[in-house]
Amino acid sequence: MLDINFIRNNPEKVKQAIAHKQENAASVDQLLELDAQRRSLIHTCEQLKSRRNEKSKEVSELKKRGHDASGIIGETKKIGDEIKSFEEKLNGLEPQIQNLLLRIPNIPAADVPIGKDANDNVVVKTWGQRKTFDFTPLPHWELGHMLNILDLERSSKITGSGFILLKGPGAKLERALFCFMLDLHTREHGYTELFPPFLVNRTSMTGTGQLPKLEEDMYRTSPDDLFLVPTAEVPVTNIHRDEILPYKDLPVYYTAYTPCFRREAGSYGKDTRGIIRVHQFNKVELVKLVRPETSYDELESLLGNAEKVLQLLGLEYRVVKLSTGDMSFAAAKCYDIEVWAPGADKFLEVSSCSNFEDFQARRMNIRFRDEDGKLRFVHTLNGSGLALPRTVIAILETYQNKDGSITIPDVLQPYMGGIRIIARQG
RNA sequence: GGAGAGGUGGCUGAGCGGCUGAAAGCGACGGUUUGCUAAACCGUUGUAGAGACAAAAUCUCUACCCCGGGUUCGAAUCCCGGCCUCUCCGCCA
Repeated sequence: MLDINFIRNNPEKVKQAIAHKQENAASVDQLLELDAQRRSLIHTCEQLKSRRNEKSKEVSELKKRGHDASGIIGETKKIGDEIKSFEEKLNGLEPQIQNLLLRIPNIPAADVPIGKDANDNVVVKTWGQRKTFDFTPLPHWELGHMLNILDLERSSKITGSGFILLKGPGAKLERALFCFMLDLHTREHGYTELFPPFLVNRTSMTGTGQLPKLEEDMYRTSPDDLFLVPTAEVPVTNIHRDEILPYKDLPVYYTAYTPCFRREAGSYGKDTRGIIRVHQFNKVELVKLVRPETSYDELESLLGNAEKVLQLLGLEYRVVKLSTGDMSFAAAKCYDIEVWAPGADKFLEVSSCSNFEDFQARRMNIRFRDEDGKLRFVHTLNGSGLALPRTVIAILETYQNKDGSITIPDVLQPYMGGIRIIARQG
């Protein structure tokens, strides 16, 4: 959420941001019009209330001295009725304004490339060497099926398409990966490990910006109106909602493993093969709450923390700076990390590292007291570190051998209980 | 799921229709004293919104004692609904 004051003073900047982000956002003009109405109503209301307070005091004085106050009481009652009618108008207006405000996207940072969509993203880094094979590398869905570690037929039976059943060493690989990632981020990168709830309420979903815009894409439970988390970002960032953090506590670094649930409404028919796009997947998330002055440096180090996972796994990847058109609603700046999948023959997004500046913090009312004792909003950041299925894809496809077996990368071996190679069973 | 108790400022905790933005204590900050530390003493110590000012400083007003409604000239205080916390009982991984 942007500061209404900022919108008032910079309507053109906001409109430009909406255009650059290709957002179907709320109308700035309509918002400002309602905002003006609101302020004028508040003004009248407060003047009336001031009058009422004075009169009430008079009543009190009169009564104390044993005089009759019925005249003033009648008068004051009338003021009260007036106030009520203005307040009703105000109460009608405020949710409308709030709703519009929640539908205005964040402003892209100055160094974000302006563009229409993913085609205008800029590759800022590549890492690792393209693996060469003396045979044709297979896609992960064939490897998984052959090795009997990925059973998509049965998971469809259990739930439906887009859900995964991992078996034996496949399941162990999944567990090894998120354990490895959590250990890396807590031991080497200074993050505090958390294990948050997997269901969150509507307020939390609104705080991080999934609602109201993306309700279609979320799994919602009835009758409790709770949502399955689409990312650990939601429960973790909301930990400090409505809190004032001491200056000395910043920056705060959290990491958490959670499953993530996404309906992927609107992307039917995309990435249908294998486990590139699924409704439930595991992810280790990195979240930071920081001082505003440091947030762009913190974004770079967060990105580095996520990259480290791929470097240690020895997987080729590239870092892409997203253009305005491809960036999410709440982000001011965002890097994607894409890992190379030789079997699928393409780069797959495994992490999205974003700085939201104070956009989420304002929604969630997360503040800190700076050195001068003034209250300010923190800046929030997050990034995957990393999303698991696509990392698994890259591992299977990169480390496949001619006979279809998979060599486990060195850093994962301690987590694999002695398994060095996943080979065909029986 | 059943029964009860309760939610007040950074914290503890009083108030239970007007004199209360809220006692007292603790903490924090500033000062005096002190060779330093401690102690003692004095002072300060909420947030948000609207308006005034070109703007900052500042000033005025309004609101906020979990949230939302109601009663009343007037609500932290009374009534109703919700949320949350705690205790006891039942059930259960």
